[in-house]
Amino acid sequence: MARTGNGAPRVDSTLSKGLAILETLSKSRSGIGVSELARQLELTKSNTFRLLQTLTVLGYVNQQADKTYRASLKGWQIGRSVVENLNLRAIAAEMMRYLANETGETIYLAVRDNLQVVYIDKIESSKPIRSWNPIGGSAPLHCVGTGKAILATEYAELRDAVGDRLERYTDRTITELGRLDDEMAQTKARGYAIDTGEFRERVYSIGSAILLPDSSAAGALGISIPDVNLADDSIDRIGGLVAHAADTLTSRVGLL
Amino acid sequence: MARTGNGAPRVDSTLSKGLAILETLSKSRSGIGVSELARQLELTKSNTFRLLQTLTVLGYVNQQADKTYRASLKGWQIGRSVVENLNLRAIAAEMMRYLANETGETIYLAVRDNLQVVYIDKIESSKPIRSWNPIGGSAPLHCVGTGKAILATEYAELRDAVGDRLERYTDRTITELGRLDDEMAQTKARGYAIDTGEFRERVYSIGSAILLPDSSAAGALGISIPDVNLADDSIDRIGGLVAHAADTLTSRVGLL
DNA sequence: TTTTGTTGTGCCAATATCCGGACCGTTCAT
DNA sequence: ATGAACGGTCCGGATATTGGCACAACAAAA
Repeated sequence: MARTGNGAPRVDSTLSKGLAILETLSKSRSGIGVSELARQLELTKSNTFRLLQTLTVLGYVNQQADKTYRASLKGWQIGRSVVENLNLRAIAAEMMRYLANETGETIYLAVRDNLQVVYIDKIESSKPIRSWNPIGGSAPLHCVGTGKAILATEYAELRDAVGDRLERYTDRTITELGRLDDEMAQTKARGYAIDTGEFRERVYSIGSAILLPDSSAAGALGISIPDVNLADDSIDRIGGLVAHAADTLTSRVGLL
Repeated sequence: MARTGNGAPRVDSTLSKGLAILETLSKSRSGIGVSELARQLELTKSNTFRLLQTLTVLGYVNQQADKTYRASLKGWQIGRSVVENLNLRAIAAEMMRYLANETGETIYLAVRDNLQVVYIDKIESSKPIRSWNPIGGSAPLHCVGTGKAILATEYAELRDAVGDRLERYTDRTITELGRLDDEMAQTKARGYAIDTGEFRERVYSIGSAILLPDSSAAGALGISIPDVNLADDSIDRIGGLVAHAADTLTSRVGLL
């Protein structure tokens, strides 16, 4: 059938600018003043000022004593209710604990957001070398364990979208669609995905998807391991553990 | 209609509506369709549709297979960085100074990191005996004042995790889960936590949690006192001071 | 089948809305 | 003093945003 996409999607500039401001403010530790903000976002001062006014009235932004602006906790509350409505975290907590005890490595819980994974929970490694990847951080689907696991389960829908943009991060990153096809097939068969340092140099990761009843991916469990901690046969063993944990969660999600 | 004259703050309606949509979506567990959304917010269907389009392009909203819309995790990521950049140190500085003046003892500001507290700021005691515990240092949750205060407010989530590993540091350390349960209940009721030398021999500490609007702990204020400095009734008095200071900070964080 | 509701989505003229540049009052260095 | 940078204000005019309308797809009733 003919796609409906004839014209470029229309974007409200006001809304777009307003959100850009909010985003910028949220990333700044101290407040930012009107002029500074206008410069950073390449907007006029008046425009910026009016948008800030609006955001202030709506409670998303507060003005401090020194006249600079800061993001308020309202944005945070909104974000919080987003994840609350996917209570994956609560469901996965026990299994993550289990994996952490069993392996001592860093455990991640990730969900897909467009063509990325976003980490919504983690348990730090107990071993001296830790891989730093904060909650709220994100990574490309085609590189990391959790991402590849999710990608594999939804490859039919995502292949085309992801195929254009196989960005390289290390010399092991898969950047050819053909190779990705193979890899996804193997991943599906194996039940878990392996990343051999394809996003961060010398950091391996393994992931397995948590499925919803319609077999789409709700998210993925993952484990991240510095290559120095890896014995030869570790991957099989750990992969099995991760896959088992994810399967358990899948069935648990099923009875919601 | 609304007056737009004398110094009344000007509010961009587009931005306002867009954020309202985002807010509404974030609160819904399943997705919401265009018409439904338009009805709830008393907007035109076309207007709603266009705003949804922009939100989608900007990545704040995703459209699902059944055509309904859901808030994406982008909003959550923003909120996340708000709290991360929430400069507790700056906010707490004044109160810490106050406690230091009032008591002359060492004052700590701590946040939770997994099953530990990490000290992110302190004011040294003015008295000759000082307890050395550097900024950046850490202590187990179940032993020290700040840790126990935080643990008490998030006990439901943390009990199991901490229960396995009640490591002993002194002969007063709580190592039985049952006793910890009681202690946490008391702590909650009292409003502040007491450590009677459970981490370092002969070093008492008192802590009280600073809360975010959802009642999770952003961190804790604490005070550390060598037992030789302690009069009989000191704990009550100091506990009250610390709890009051922490409460003040809680409300101050609330209006961010 | 036809009818009668829903949906989500595209289009367009009209105008309310938002934009930008000039402008003001302060606060700093110089 | 002087000038530059700041936050904040104002206002006329361009245009981006709006709301009504149309339409396809679908579902349920007739």
